Amino acid sequence: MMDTRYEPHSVEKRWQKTWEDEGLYRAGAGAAEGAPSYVICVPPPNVTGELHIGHALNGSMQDCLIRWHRMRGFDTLWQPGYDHAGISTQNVVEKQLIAEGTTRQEIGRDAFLGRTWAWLESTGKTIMGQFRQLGCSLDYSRERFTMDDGYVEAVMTYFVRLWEAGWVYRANRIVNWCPYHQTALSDLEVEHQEMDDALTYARYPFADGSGAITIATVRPATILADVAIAVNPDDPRYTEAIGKDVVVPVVGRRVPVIADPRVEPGFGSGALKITPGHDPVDFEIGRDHDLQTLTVIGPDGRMIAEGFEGLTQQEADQRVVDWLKAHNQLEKRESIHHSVGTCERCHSRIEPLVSPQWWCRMDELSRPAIAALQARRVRYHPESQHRFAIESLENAPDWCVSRQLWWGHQIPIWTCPDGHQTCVWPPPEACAECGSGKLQRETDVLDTWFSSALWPLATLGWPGATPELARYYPGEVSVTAREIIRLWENRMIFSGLFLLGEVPFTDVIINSTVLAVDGRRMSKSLGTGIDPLDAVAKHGADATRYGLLKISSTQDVRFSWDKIDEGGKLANKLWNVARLILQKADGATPDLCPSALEEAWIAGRIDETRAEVDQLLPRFDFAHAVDALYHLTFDDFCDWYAEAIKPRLYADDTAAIATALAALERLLALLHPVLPHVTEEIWAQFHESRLILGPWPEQRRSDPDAAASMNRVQEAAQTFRRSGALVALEGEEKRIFDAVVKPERLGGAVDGAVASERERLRKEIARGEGMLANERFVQNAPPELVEDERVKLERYRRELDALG
RNA sequence: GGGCGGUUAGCUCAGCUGGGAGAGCACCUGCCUUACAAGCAGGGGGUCACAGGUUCGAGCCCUGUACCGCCCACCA
Repeated sequence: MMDTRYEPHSVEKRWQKTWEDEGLYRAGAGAAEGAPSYVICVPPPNVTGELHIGHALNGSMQDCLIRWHRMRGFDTLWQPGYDHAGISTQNVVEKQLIAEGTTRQEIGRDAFLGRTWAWLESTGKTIMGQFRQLGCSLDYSRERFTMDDGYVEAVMTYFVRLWEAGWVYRANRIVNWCPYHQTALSDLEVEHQEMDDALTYARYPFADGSGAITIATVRPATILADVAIAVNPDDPRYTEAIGKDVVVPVVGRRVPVIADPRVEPGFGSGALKITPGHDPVDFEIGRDHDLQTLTVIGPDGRMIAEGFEGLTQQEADQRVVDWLKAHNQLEKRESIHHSVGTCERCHSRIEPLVSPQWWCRMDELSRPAIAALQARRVRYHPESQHRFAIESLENAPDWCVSRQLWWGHQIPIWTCPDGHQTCVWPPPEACAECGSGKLQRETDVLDTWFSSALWPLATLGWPGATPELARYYPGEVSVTAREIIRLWENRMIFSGLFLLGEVPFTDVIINSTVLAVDGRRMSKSLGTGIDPLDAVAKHGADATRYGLLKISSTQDVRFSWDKIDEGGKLANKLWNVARLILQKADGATPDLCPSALEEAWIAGRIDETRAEVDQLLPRFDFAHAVDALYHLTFDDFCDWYAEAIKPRLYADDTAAIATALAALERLLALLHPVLPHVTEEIWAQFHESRLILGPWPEQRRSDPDAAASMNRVQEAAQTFRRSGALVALEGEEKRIFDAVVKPERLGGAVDGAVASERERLRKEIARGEGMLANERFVQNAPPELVEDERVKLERYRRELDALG
């Protein structure tokens, strides 16, 4: 017996298990031989991560698309898996080591990697279980990890191909260095944070004793590595200074004053100290002016300058400022608000340091990707992100692919004692040039995103020519967050084009950033985060999915408990209307042969909504699709259709029952991609088959007469409910009106109400008359619009007459 | 400094290629009607940020202003 109130939790758990146990999540489940494929790769979450609201939104969107296609007979594959997440994972394990009083350096690389694997086995990889609790129909049997053996093969092969193309090179450049992780980072992994700092104005005396020049810096400690002073060539204040030498404070080095247009005359004193070793702009200026590069800060962020060894930069700043003060070379200090680069993982202040790294040239890789985007062989949604993606590729700097980490894919470059470098995979026996067998492998690992870029093809077995690769590549859709367009989406596109000559998918949906209820960013430290599994625990997975899809949008959205609650109500409503129908359905067979007016009408409404959903989902407009389904269920199916057939159901009218079952079937099918559990549960009450496999309702012929008649009944109902006045109806229309409105219960006309209804109609009539009296409107507006106004005017006049 | 987006009911938002201002929640009124009180019916509530312009007609198109977000950027 079905309970009065729908209780989602046990139902949802049961169906999640059943679907998976019966193999219905598997790629190709339910699809006929030769069916077209439909593939989405889940953005691989970090192995160390927990499901957050962004995953839940993005998973709900993907599952909605996958289920919709599976029901329509597509050979669907929703590929699950994890990213090894170099820095994050290494971070977690390093913290454990520190807590145990040791370090990764102490235990060594092999032991460290062993620890990391062991930890992942016991604690990592939790998110796929959490996706299951949302009812996400990923093919969990195909779970992949970016460090699996087969995946390593793909990563190594990709690197070797790039090397063979001649695009990989080694260069000693200034990079973003994280002193905590002690590795280089790409620009994209640096987060800029606004902060207040002290701006120190220091006087550098001219070597010839003719006065001094003042510079401004926020990092006095780097004065020790100064190699020049630069001024803008057009700055009249400094025309005479150009070419002279100044003496660097503290260290006493003589350095030149040079002219460079990159100096802003308006900032500080208009003179810039040049420190190529510790500032990216200075590095470029130094390179262009042939200046030497001095280094005074070590990889741990502490000073290595003579006499300053081991000091923190703050301590060194203070020492330098004290020196300036003592020598009367400190002009002033003022406060400055500016932005500072920080590591996106640990938020340490980024140290620009010169270090040798491996780079990948981007021009040749980007070009086909830009062409594909311009030709719209891949489309980003919304459109504004499409333009952004193209611009990002056009402006992409060379990719710093090396990281000084241990957890990751070790770069496949081998060096022999004579310094010959070989880049091959699998590992070589001997040096290709000199035959030496003593090869040393590069110790750096690859940027995590290097392996993520291969996700759509490595998960299908590339570089092997597997049947899966042939069948499922290229895929269709990628759903992801805005901030990884450049880190991930663009890189999958150019990598797919480079390796297989085809884009990995045709549409990239950028999902909203979900903000907290109050509009702030969700964050653990602010305590504004909402755990999606909390929502599941409180309202059920169906309700949570509905709520997330309902708030989804092309712009940032606020989380809303109300919308999740709305989803819960929808599930409950569906449950109850099913109870109404099913209590009379014992043994009956669904049969959609509408004979009565309300039956023809609801069949038409269901079909219209199906058409609407079929139009909205390809546009990835989940919010409107969900809205249409809500109104179909509440307003049309429950409030009108179910009420209209109720007397016939209780009279055991077999035709009414058979048709009601058929209508319910279609309603359940339409709702399934959004509310998979409750719909499958109800479906199972009168089917042996599984709704997850469809069918999706087919198109029917519409019945415009039924729609017009029902419209008339609904207008009569509104008039009666507002005013108590009865509009004359007969036959089917009268029967439905009586069944739904129950006029005998509500009594007769109410004086005041009739008057106000008359007033409303008079206003409408006046408006219509006014418009039609405007000759320019009648002349210029589209004829059908003018005609509509005439028809409406007549109707309002008729209704006013009916009120007497 | 550049780029993108936003400003519509008390709240959160929707409003298509211009053609009667909408939904959900909240609020008020009446209903425990044998599917559902997590329900049903009805109602109140808006200078569509501001100022101009185009048009028979503007929430929507154009110009400008204000405020709020987000992303990018080498102002030391």
